[in-house]
Amino acid sequence: MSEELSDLLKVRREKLQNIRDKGVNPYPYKFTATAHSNQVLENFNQLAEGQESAETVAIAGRIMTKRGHGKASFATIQDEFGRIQIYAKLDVIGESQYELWQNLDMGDYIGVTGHVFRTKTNEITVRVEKLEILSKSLLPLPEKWHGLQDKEIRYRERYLDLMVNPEVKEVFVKRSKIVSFIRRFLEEKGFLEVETPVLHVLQGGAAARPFETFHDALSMPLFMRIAPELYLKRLLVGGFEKVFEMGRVFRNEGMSFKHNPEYTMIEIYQAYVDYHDIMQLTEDLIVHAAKEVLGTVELEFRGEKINLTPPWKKITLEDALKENGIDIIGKTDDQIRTLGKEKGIEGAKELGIGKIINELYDKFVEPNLRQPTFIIDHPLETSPLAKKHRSKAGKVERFELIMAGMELANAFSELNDPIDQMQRFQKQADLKAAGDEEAESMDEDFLRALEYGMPPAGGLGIGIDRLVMLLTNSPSIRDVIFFPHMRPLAKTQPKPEEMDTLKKDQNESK
RNA sequence: GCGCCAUUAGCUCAAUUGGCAGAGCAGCUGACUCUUAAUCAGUUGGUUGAAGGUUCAAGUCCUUCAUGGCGCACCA
Repeated sequence: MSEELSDLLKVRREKLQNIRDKGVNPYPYKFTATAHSNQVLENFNQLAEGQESAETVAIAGRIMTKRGHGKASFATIQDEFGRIQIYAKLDVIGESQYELWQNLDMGDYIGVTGHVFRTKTNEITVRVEKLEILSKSLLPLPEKWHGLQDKEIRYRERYLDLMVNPEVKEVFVKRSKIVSFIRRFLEEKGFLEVETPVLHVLQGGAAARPFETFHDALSMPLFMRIAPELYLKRLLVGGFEKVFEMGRVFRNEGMSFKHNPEYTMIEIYQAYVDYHDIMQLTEDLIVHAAKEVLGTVELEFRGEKINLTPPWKKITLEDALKENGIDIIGKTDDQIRTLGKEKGIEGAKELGIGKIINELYDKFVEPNLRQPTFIIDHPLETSPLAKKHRSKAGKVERFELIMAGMELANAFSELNDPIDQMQRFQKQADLKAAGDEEAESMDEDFLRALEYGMPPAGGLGIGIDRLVMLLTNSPSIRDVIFFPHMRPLAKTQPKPEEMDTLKKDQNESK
């Protein structure tokens, strides 16, 4: 394979040498452009055919197509904002520069300076009067018409995907705008963006299996965070009233179109409000984000129409179950256990009653929720950080936001009764002892913080990647993450020597 | 983790019942000073994902493995 490839590679390397032989540096240090492709197209749109701009422009970009005509040539160059045609003519640039031109390939970066004109076929074009190579490309680009289709290469070599598939860039530009909008929206409401540890000593803030790592100097295991929740609540204890953190969390679980091992979550905490207020905030934030970035609240996702027009449906988890043919209202624990078994919930005998209800919900309700819906008032047992419901026994004040069958957000009236919290942790500890890998750790320092007193508060977590999926009609989470996790290819794995060196370091520190 | 499908030239794809592994783009050579999937003429390029097996003969059938996609399971 490398034998054959070397044919294509050899030619490019020969051209590189040709350029050097002419005394030209194929990798120079800078180029000062006066405009981007889109600006040139706009600014000179009024030029008539054959007419030429009074001033010259300087633009830089990557050569994407090249059409030679002997002593003249057309090419298209691409910059961050689009493509523009350029025209190089022997008469104009002279023999030496035209020789350089002939050593250029698709993929090379160049800078060109010249007047702008409109061709006979009506295209705004930059006449090359001065040509500079800015970077020689040594690898061939994918096919110019079909582009790059292979999903594996698109994910592994995202840089290539971005080069040749313009719609990919659009998705990530939108992602950036959504993230930026969320920050602005919250800051305007007086929220403060904060940062808390990513390396955790304890597992907490959510039900998930963590990644484990090791601190050599302290000689202790650490966990990559599964949620920032417990640190953000400590900030409420410290006196901040409105905080948020947007950042990466890590969960050691399966991968799918809606799961990546590391993903971006925003958590928002506000003192003196309850989960009803947070529901309103969630709705406002997402509706405004859609309007800002898409200009509409009517989405299409995976071929399905999703309408974000408020107000969104609110329904208790029990009522939602009932709507889907599973009536647990007024039933005893034993009756629910039997129902779970009938409905094919595995281990319905041993599982806690809350867990069974959750599984029934996951299986029979969530997939059917297509339009934005707040599912509220979950069982206490599976919500160890949420405050008990003010009027419903055995429930907490919690909501999950579901769209297109996907959980997008999770929130509660935050539990601030330290004694209740301690008892909930104790129950989690029992579950952990019984083998539940997702159960939370007893966090003594967090309990001490609560004992000093945390104001009543509402808290919210939103999965940013999933929100971006919905707002950009991206069918997979991998389409909204630049470099989604992939199994490494053999040649990209760490070398054995490297691993040996790392292990040696670890042993010496012990 | 389980099931189904895919893997052929740098890229996009063909190859009939198991019977000589092909095309377009890209590349190279030549022609061409307003083309735009430029055009025209010629031309290079293959361990068919890897390893075994069946067969006179394997891209094609069988086994194992690798990577990916899509479902399911688990989760957010």
